[in-house]
Amino acid sequence: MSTIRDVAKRAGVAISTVSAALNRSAPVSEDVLAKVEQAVRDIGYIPHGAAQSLRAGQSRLIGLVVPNIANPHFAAVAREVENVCLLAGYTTVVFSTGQDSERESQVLTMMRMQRVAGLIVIPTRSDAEHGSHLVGQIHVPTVLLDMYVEGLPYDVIKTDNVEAGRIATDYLLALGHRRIGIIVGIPGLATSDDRHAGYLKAFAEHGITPASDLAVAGNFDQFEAEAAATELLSRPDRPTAMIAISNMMTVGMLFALKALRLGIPEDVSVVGIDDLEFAKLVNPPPTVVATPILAMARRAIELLLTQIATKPVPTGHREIHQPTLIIRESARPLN
Amino acid sequence: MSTIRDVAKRAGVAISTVSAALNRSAPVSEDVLAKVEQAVRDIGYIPHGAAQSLRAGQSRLIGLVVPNIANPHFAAVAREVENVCLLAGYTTVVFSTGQDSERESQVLTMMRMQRVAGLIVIPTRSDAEHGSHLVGQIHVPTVLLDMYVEGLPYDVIKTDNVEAGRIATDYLLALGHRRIGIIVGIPGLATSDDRHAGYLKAFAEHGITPASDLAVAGNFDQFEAEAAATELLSRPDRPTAMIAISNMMTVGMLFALKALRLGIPEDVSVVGIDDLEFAKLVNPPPTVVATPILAMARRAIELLLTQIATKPVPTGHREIHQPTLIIRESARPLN
DNA sequence: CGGGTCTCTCGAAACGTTTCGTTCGACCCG
DNA sequence: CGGGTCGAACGAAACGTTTCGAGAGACCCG
Repeated sequence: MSTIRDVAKRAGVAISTVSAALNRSAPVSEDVLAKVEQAVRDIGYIPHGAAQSLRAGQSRLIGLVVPNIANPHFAAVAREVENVCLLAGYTTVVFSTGQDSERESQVLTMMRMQRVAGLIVIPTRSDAEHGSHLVGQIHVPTVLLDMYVEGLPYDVIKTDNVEAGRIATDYLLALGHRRIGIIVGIPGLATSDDRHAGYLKAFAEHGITPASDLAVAGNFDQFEAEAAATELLSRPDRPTAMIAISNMMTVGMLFALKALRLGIPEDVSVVGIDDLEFAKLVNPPPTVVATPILAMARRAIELLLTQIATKPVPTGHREIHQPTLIIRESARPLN
Repeated sequence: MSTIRDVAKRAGVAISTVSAALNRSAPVSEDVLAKVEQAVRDIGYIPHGAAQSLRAGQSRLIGLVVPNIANPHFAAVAREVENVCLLAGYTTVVFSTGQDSERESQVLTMMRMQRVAGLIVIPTRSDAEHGSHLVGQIHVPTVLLDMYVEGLPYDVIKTDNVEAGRIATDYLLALGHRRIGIIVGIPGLATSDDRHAGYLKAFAEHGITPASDLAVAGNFDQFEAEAAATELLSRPDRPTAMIAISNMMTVGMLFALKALRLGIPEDVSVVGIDDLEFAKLVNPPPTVVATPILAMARRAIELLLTQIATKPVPTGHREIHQPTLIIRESARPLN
């Protein structure tokens, strides 16, 4: 592999001149520029990223930390981030935490080792303790996506999760449902708690208090959600409607209903939170509360890049996007 | 950020001793080791990846180049690769080519700049010209996934694509179908051509030659496939059965049928190639020829890591995995 | 014609590692 | 007691950049 020294030799100029020419970081005469560019082409020179990073003190790497890259929701984020990064000359490095805060630590260590220029993180937990733990680990420009962690100085891009839960629940309440089961994610996690809070808020607005045993935990996992839904739907006083607060848990819930041979929406009305990619192929197409994930991802990476460019104090900028109800065919009025 | 020099100072030893202790690359006495480890913990030292890369001549980065990370098929690959990489102390960098060979070049340049230790690539094209172009760009251990490119020295892990096409087609032929439409991907691309060849082979085995206008191109894209399928299904002599040779094109085809209000399988029988993630939720659940993508991804990364470890001559090792027919409910006997 | 300014080019230092040859001391054995 | 061996620690060089101060001409103006 050729180095800048080879380019310099071939162009007949000094190394520093080549650097100046390539980076336009100092004035260089026309013909020297031409000679350098020719030499670069001749020997196929490609700068050594690691050397640049070493010298610069930071790399042109952007780290993306998501719960699970195989989840279409997060894969979409990755695609968006990657796209913008490429345009800006950054390279994306991706890691999944598997919702495991120990693995999250491990992953962040890798990111630190790479001296990433910035980080987009969807955290695994949202309590203050975990927050301070994160702050101890992250010293680069960072944007938190989807999830608010208490007392962190980073920018946050998120959905109004309370509203998402409220909208879903209100829709079912308006249809006359009262026994509405909800599959929450991981108690203590803001995304889960907020959406659950929205559920309770909608009930409160209708002057009702739902039975607390209508909420079961699905751990943001398809199969755990399926098990939880199965249990809930097997009770003698089965709910007339169900909400699942994440895409994978919605899938699990749908499988549970299918296995129990319960008709949607004849036997049970159903609303999911987060849209499903191929929702319209599902039978029946599920009504969901969708979050503008692509727009959020784009904002996150934009914000991150400007933050990197301007080296500001952490702003703690918070941006909250509104969810929207997409009515399809999985819910109907009670009787 | 602290350096190895700080660790050395705090532990009261030489820099080289710290390095030896941390990497176990030379004998170090018990108490020095303890002192070093304590110092590392005290100041929270994390090695500078770029410096290591510079010194070592290669990074601990593995590059993954896929058509589109947002496609669940490739996202699954990414998850698998990332997982194994983390265990082995490598970091994954991901890029999508968008099936665009110019963007592929751009992406490979980024990878080269990062001096990745190895590369897993799903190429955008498979002709020899493109092959030599690739070879000019790639000088690191590489495993080609899913796609064979003519005359390349890299290891290849792929599916028996001819067989995949043949199985799908044979299944429909056995059900009595004769007018079988096929949505191919990008003509000239091996994955597409091979699967199409399997289609023709199945017909040949039955002693039939299908009309050539039964094959339409969907460019591996959901929406183009939908358009192509719509056109094909709107003809007066509409096919009685359809095959789509990739997951996204299968989705597009299903949407086309839905929009045309054609019943599956009453009006048209359907088989896809590549399994759909939530296939069982789709109505009706589609019969598909599945490829063992996870196993292939795991083999690819394993192969790559051993190749990196042993610095061998390129073996040109080729590994072909067999597809399997998963019969669900989207096809039925003709009449 | 001399001094000052401006433009372009150059050389050297520094970024944080690992490696390799050297040194130092302890220990063993003749 | 002295020479040899061995283990452990050390120092310096090198990896490929960028940056910064300095030098060298060219040019202008008084």
